[in-house]
Amino acid sequence: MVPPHLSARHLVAFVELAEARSFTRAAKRCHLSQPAFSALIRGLEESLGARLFDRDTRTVALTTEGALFLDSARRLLADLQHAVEDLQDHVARRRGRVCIAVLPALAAGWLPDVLAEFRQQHPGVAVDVQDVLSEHCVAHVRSGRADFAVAATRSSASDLLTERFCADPYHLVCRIDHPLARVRRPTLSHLAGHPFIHLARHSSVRPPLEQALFPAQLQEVMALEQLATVAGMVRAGLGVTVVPELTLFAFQHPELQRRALDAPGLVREIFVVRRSDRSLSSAAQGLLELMEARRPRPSPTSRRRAERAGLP
Amino acid sequence: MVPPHLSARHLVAFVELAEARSFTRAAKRCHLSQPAFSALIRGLEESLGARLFDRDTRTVALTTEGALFLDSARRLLADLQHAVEDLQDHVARRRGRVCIAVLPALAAGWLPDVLAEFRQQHPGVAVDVQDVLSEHCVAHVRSGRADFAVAATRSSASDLLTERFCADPYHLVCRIDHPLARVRRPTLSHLAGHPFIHLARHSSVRPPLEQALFPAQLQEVMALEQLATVAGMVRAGLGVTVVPELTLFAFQHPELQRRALDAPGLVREIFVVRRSDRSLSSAAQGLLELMEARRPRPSPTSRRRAERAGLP
DNA sequence: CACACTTACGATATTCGTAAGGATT
DNA sequence: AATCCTTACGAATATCGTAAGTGTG
Repeated sequence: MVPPHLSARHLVAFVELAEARSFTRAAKRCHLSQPAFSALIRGLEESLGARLFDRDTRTVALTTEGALFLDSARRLLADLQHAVEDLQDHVARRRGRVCIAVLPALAAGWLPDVLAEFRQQHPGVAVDVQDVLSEHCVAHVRSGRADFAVAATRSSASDLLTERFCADPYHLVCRIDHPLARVRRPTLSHLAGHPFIHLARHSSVRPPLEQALFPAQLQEVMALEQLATVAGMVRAGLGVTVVPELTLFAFQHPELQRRALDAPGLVREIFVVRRSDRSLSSAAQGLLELMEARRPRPSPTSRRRAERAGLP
Repeated sequence: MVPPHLSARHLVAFVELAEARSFTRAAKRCHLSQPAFSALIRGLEESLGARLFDRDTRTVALTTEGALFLDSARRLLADLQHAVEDLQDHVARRRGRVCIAVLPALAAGWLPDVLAEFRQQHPGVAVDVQDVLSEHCVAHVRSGRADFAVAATRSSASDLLTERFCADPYHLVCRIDHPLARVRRPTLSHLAGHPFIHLARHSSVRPPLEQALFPAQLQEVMALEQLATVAGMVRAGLGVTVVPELTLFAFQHPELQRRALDAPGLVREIFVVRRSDRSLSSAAQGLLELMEARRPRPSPTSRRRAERAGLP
């Protein structure tokens, strides 16, 4: 149906010849010898089944049908160029869209600087962020609404690829005038008997805590959805709490004391989750690489304690 | 700028592979061996500078950028196909437009049957007819408003090509009860002394008459623009007239007598006029060929007299 | 005879199909 | 083991540039 042999070169040569009205000049503009150019045009005419030019030995002029095709050829070339440039813009990350799903704590505390850097590098790439709880992050990836997720859920499903991203060690938070505020190196056993403020059960903060705190007799005062609310309750003296380091941005308050917990087993792990059946777009790949380069590092104290625990 | 090597085949192969999601199946649909097809896709990816497919040994899937380009490729192929078909439709005379300029007499008497036949052969080709006087016919061709003209003017200008089309011998027309109606073989000298009705001076009927009638003492009654008016005047007995054979359709009336004039030098010649710097469109070429095949032939009487005059 | 397009022809590149290789289910 | 894509390689095909041919002003 469509002449398979027809190439962009044919169209370019045709337009050049129509404009130059001379095989010699058009051949030069196409960086071809004149006979090669002549053969090119002949090949085009044959594959189209139409004479496009009247060539006298002295003049070259479009036929009526050639003039008709000239418009088409110009339009086709412009469309082709547009399509190719659009594709290359996406590959080069000059344009595009990345959709990611990120835990609210990371989205608020760590992500903004990373995204600022990414947007500076690739101002044409739009970024959609779904700042939702871990399970929802994974659901977004699975349904295709997100290119990848940074979440605390490790999915064992075969349609998803899970890769460890970073560790998020826990910290104690209490009022600065609370008795625990003066403990230099608090452990889980220090928490016994103190009123404790939890995050909601479906938060990814809970599972590691649940496992580690089982032995300690906690006096649970309440469970809340939002970190800011927990911070407010602790500041009001209603209790203490234990939260992962990456949420500490919500507890930056002069009346609050934050200390790394000396509890080697108590770590929330953060994963990157993506679909196993499709590769990342160039822009998504770029964002993921930047995220990995800017991967959050645990505080020096937490790191030292983790190392010490790992040695023996 | 645009990858010159990119051909329609690449786009077809790309779309086929995107749909088949299998190199083997897509290769078959393109009538290629699977390795050749593989190389084709690789070449496309290289010339675009973008990976279009993720190929596992087990699955083939579009990359994000490939999915983007799929829309473009489909659109480009459809546009290309449309452009090529449009061109071929014009070449095959399934579509198009022919603009011709034809002397009013021929346009009314001879042309209709020719055009009816042409329209039956090529119902998709529109025909514009300018039925105007000879000089206007030529002007239309020169300005490009007509593809060619059938007129009585021979142009010597180098931008026009003039080719003899047919001869148009003159006939005497008078009332059936007029004395000349009984003359079997009227000549110019028979006209002397009879009131004569002329066509207007700018009509192409006049110049040959002017030359031939100089010796005869004509009693000119009036000069008119339209053949039908001349016919009316003759029928009313105001005079006789002499007109070319191709205008006789206007004198078909039971009260009018028509006789071929025995005046060998008195002939209006009809020409086909076209531009020398551009070729005819396929449709125009077709119409011209049909016209030449249906070229008007002088009546047997006129022909016999012309032959007899040509022998000695 | 000078200019411009076409044809001829040998050299170089591309593209093809067959056959072998490698990876995954 | 079967399937599917890639690599290897010799053969067929296309394309290129130089040089000669042809027709026109």
